[in-house]
Amino acid sequence: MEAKSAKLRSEKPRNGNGGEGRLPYDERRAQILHHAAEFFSEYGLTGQTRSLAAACGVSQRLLYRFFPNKAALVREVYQETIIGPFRAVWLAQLTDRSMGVEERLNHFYRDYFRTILTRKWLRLFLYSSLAESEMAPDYIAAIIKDLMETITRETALEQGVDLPDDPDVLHEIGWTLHGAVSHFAIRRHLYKASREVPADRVLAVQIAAFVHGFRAMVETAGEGS
Amino acid sequence: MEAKSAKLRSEKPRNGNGGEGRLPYDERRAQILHHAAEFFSEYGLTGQTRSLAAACGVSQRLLYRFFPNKAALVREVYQETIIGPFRAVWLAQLTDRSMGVEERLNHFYRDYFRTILTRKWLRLFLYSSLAESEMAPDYIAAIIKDLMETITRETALEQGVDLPDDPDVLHEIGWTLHGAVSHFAIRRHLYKASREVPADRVLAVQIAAFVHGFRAMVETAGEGS
DNA sequence: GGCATAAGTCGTCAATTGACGACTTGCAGC
DNA sequence: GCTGCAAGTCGTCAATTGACGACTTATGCC
Repeated sequence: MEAKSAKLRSEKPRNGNGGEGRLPYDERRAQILHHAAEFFSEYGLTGQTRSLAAACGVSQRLLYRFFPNKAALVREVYQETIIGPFRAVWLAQLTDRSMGVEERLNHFYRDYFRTILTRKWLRLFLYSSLAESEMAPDYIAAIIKDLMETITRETALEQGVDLPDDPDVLHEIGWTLHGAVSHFAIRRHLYKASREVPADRVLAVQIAAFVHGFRAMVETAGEGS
Repeated sequence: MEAKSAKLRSEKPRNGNGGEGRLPYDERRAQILHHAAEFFSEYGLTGQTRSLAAACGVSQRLLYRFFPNKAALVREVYQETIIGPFRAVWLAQLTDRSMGVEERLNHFYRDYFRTILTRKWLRLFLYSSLAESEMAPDYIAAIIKDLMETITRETALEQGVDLPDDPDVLHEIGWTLHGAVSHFAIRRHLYKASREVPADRVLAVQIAAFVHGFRAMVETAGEGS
């Protein structure tokens, strides 16, 4: 029965998938990873391999040529999409004392907001945090801790404020700003709210509260000791 | 073959379920809703009805005596667990001018943090936000808007600061504090971080930044107009 | 004590879903 | 032009999962 095969062929002008022909191993693998990041970010880590394959314009079976199982695929997406961008977090500009702290913070958070706190990153991060997959939070946690410490110390230095000894309190002071910014991103990308005021302006306001409320924060933090 | 039935009976001292006998309709329904809130909060809205039934100590079939399908059950859990507590949000104390704004904010956010921003509430809220089920965000959004406006106006009044006309900017100013607090709750309950410093102290620090950075925030917000 | 009725369970169905063996097809090198 | 191998698909399997018809059992009431 070649007829059926021939007929099928005639319906697909060139090949079975979306629009590009066969790809070498590495390219196809990269393309799948790219689509998978988008896909799992939107539909969650429980998204089905068949839908993902369809989104890639590829048969479901093909996924298993590149990844031993779904969990491995998800793990790699996480590494590439969540951990990957974090490597690029740049602390140097935060200690560049030729600028004032407020200006430095504005530069940094505009960058951070646009690079890291994207819809894709946030949704994927939240999905995996909720699933407690605990894929690699330590690496990110360590970087953020550094970040909180740098921001707090630089601000204290500029303002001649004595910081408390407890490093945890110090981190929480930094988190006041970082949390406000992160939640702003969650509002925008998850709840689809807080979209009227331009992002840069919102960030500037949040940074102003941090910088100009800094001394009061440190004093308040010291009261309970 | 009564024998088999009799033998089975002897293995379960009293009845087929966990430990309580048969319950009247309303009680059983309430009990299922209670377990379901816990269950979906932990395992997500895709959690399986069989596991839920097991957690309730009840057969899976019984769930369908109370709810036409899983979606309806989830919807009711959401109403009860997410929307329900929000009705109780108390704005009166925020306008009680016999106290200073900073003290009022401390009272309010201690309450809010403990009542609303629980692990159960947050996880459920995030799961449903991610799923875009859009179950009833408008109601909550409206209350929060009120809240942001009240907080901002009360602070401005106390400090004799002129607020900008744009109501969206006004809300964003309030969100600086509310976002910092919300993200603190997410860190605690979701990421299991930020647990070293007592919650009340962290809240006090965040409120201090808001109150003492308020004038600078408003000035920064007004610059771009 | 027996019976009506609500409370509760059993077993099963169809659809979904991750996984994979067996097959087909395009293309590079001769 | 043909052949060998990598790229890609088909069809299927077993487990899972929402849903539900048919049945069983406890309990209050006479």
